[in-house]
Amino acid sequence: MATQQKIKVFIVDDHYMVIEGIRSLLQNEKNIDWLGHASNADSCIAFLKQQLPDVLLMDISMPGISGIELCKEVKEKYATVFVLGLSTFNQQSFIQKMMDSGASGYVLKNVSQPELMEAIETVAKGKTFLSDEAAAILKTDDVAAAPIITRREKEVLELLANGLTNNEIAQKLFVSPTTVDSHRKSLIAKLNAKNTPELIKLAFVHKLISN
Amino acid sequence: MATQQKIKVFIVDDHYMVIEGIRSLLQNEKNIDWLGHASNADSCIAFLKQQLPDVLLMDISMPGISGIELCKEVKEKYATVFVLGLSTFNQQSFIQKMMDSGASGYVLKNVSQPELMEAIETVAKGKTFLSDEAAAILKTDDVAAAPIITRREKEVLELLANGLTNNEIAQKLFVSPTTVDSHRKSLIAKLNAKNTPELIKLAFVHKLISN
DNA sequence: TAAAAAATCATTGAAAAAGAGGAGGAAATT
DNA sequence: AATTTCCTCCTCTTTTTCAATGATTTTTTA
Repeated sequence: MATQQKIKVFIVDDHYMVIEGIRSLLQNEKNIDWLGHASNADSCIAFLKQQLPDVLLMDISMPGISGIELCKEVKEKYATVFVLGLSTFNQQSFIQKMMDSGASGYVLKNVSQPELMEAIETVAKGKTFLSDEAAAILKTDDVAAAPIITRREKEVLELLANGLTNNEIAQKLFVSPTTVDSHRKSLIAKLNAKNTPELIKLAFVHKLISN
Repeated sequence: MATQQKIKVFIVDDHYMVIEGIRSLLQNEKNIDWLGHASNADSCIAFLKQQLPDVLLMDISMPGISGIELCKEVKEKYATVFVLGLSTFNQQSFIQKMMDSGASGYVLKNVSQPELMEAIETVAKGKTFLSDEAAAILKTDDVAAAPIITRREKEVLELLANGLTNNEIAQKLFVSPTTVDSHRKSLIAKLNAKNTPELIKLAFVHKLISN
């Protein structure tokens, strides 16, 4: 019966050629009911108010609302819609966030036709599908989980990244320079860095600071 | 006559769905002669030995040889082939490098069908085509242009980011610590940083280091 | 090939950070 | 209520960086 029932598929992606590409990959699949596409989060949400797909293919990097936020919103409102993340990036943090936001799967945009079909069918059953690359990345990189830093530490971290010295940060935060120093030291310890420059690098790697 | 002669198009991209998407966008164009595709630089080079397209659509971020290097190579060997860069990224550094490598144009992967056709036709005539976004980025961002650092400076920068001190870097590179120090100083000067931690931050901002 | 840029090395003194250790009070969590 | 975590502050020594110049040799580029 599951094989008789067509899988309703909708896609959100701001890249026309990706939409076209997927449509092309799926057009001859009798098992697929192509509902259409949206090119941004808003029109996706608008569409969902009218009709619910079984599987929602979603680009994680879109202008405006990111795929991660959209995924979260969709899963809150429509728990029956299974989200399959779609991305060029095979970065552990992205994949992790997407899965944490309730996605049922994640495939890279270089998937082959059979793999895409497998992903859609798996996800439609409520199971989880991760492309080989994505799964490998999730495994290898979860050792280097982002450390938890405190509010104060984050403040200090950002000021350090902006080139302020302990003393300057102390003045700015109205605390003793030694206090700032101990915050920096605990940051160095938490991120397992050798010194401040490496701390800044690791902070970027762990996305603790961005710009 | 130019309108009579079909434009021979070939594409290199490691994303199947992008290839499919572009094929789909171009399949009804009578003006286009679709030669086929390659999914990596090597097979692209192999193809060019047999047949030369007028326009070569090229993803800039491919595994192995990057689009930038491939573009350079193609233009050296086959100057008559016009390269149209294709990317998800609208970063000034990428666009700049692609154009510097001899590309005739650059479009983002969210191009519409008409814009893509315009790009291909423009490039086929030997002219330059930049998508609106790409052109805008090239203009706006050249103020905050990424500083040019030397090979040696990059080496030092990366080791600094990994928490090595001047002395440790000196040992690793078999030079004097003062040499390393002067490289670091010139990096600090070039990136306009106050100290090493800020240098690392700015290096990330300018994409001089990534991980 | 001439000029410019990069890579190399050096001195010196002041400033800053790393490393190690301890410690008390406030706030949040269990 | 008890415990853990956070924020705060301290001392002391060693190591590293910063700043300001100057200079030689190699490499690249015009």
